[in-house]
Formats: sequence, C-alpha cells, structure tokens
Amino acid sequence: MRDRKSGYGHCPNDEGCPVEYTLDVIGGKWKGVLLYHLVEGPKRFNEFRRICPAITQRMLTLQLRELEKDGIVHREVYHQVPPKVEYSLTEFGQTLVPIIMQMKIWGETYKNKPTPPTLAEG
Amino acid sequence: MRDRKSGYGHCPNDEGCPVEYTLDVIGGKWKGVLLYHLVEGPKRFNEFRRICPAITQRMLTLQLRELEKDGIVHREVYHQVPPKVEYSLTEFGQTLVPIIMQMKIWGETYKNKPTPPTLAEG
DNA sequence: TGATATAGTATCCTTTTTTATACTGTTATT
DNA sequence: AATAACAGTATAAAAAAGGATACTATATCA
Repeated sequence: MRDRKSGYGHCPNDEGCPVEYTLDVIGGKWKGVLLYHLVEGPKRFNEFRRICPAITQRMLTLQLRELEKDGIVHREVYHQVPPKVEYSLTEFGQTLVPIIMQMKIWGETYKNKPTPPTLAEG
Repeated sequence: MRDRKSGYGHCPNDEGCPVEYTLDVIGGKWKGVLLYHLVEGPKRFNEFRRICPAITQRMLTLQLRELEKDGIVHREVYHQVPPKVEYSLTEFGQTLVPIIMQMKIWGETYKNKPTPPTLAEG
C-alpha cells in the first residue's frame, strides 16, 4: 500500500497476482473515494475536506501524496494568496476509471439493501 | 471494513458514497485476492495457504470470516477426518466478479510497466 | 509408536495506520 | 486588531492490523 515496490510480490507461489498489484495502488482506506470524486473533475484540498469531512487533514495529505507518487494524481500549485492547489487525475490515473465505475455501480446497487441481500427471491 | 454497519456513513456530506460502501466490503488487505482465486472455483483452507503463503493462518481465517459474515463467501464444512472445509462465492458474492475482473485486467496491464508508465509516448 | 494431514484457536507481541491537536505563513475582511 | 481562508506540517497518542508461536482433535500412514 505504502510502498508498492517492496510490499508487492510477497506471495511467491502467486507471483504477480494482478489483483494484489491493483490493490496495492488503490487499496488505501480513502483512495477509492478520492479517485471517485476526481472522476468528476479537479478538486482542491479543502474541497475534499468539505465533500468528506470524516477524513483528517493528515490522512488526506498522505493519501493524495501516495496517489501522486504512484502517478495517479497530478498536483498543481497556484502561487496565490491564499494558496490554491488543485488535484486531478493524470492520464495514467484515468486508466483506473473502469474499476472505480464498477465499484460505484456495485455500491449503488447494494448499499441500501439488507446484508446479505436476498438475490433471486422470486 | 470490519463492521460495515457502524463504520460506514461517517461521511455526512458525502452520504452513502457508493465507492466507500464497496470498499468497506472488499477493501480488506487480502479480500480482493481471495475473491480473485474464488472466481476460479471453490477453495479449501490449506489450498489458499499454498496459493498465497504470505498470508498467515490467522489473517486467512479473519478475512474469510468477514467475507462470510457479509454474505460474500459460503463456508461448507464436511465432517470428515481429516476435516474438509470448502469456501465458495455465494450468489451475492458473484455480483462482485465484474469489479474483481476489472482489477485483474488493470493489474495485468500495468504490473510489469515502470511506475508511472508513460502513456501515449509516441 | 510416531509422524502427517486437516482446519483451525489462543495468546502475546510488534508494526502500521489513523486520529487528535496544535501550529505555520500570508492576505483580505470585519 | 482580530478573524477567516487556504494548504498544509509536526508531534504525540490511540486504535487497528498483522505476525509468531504454540496448541487442539482425530484418523490414517509408515
């Protein structure tokens, strides 16, 4: 999660499990949610804070920094006062959109259903 | 992650963010990987251990129990000696397959590329 | 008789993650 | 003069996750 290069591949018999790799990149507690909101368009730091007040400043910084380090998110600093910093998906980050959208669809479908929902109940 | 009913919805302005909901269900460290292997078919406890030796018995138990609790995985006990316990995707669990497959595709595409990969480099 | 296989628990301990709180600097507003 | 907005950082502490090791039961195999 925090260091893909070393954290990944600890599963010799399952070497290079693609799902494990993907989760190393987007598996952080807030990453999926941040990416989901970035799909709509660029967001500023405090904009994220308003959208999702449960995340602390520190966690927001850390998660955004990791996404930036992994080339998923671009950080654009505008030298103004008060400062303005805008986060957006990189071209590489855009490749994750299908995953995010599947997660969105699944969540929308099941979040208000009992757990586990009764499928094929007819 | 560990208790969706209470852990979820701590984000009042973003109430019911579907991606957050999905990650509460499949965001555990090993859950995606376990589900990925379950897509192929049922697996026994020690079978998982052989496929993925990095996961400890304890973590394997905990993650499987959470998936079971969430209605994603079915646990079938065969009263034999030595015991046999088989894990499989429930019908509900099958609804997660599209997400897992997107994660698989993404991982396969980018796991052996430099980070961040240079897209559109021509 | 002792080892092997299965599917775990129980206990303790360490590491990682997450939270809480206070603080930074600059400008405009009140 | 004090406050607010912005985008953070620093420090300490709490909570959660993960790991290591030992242990359970029973039947079969050598």
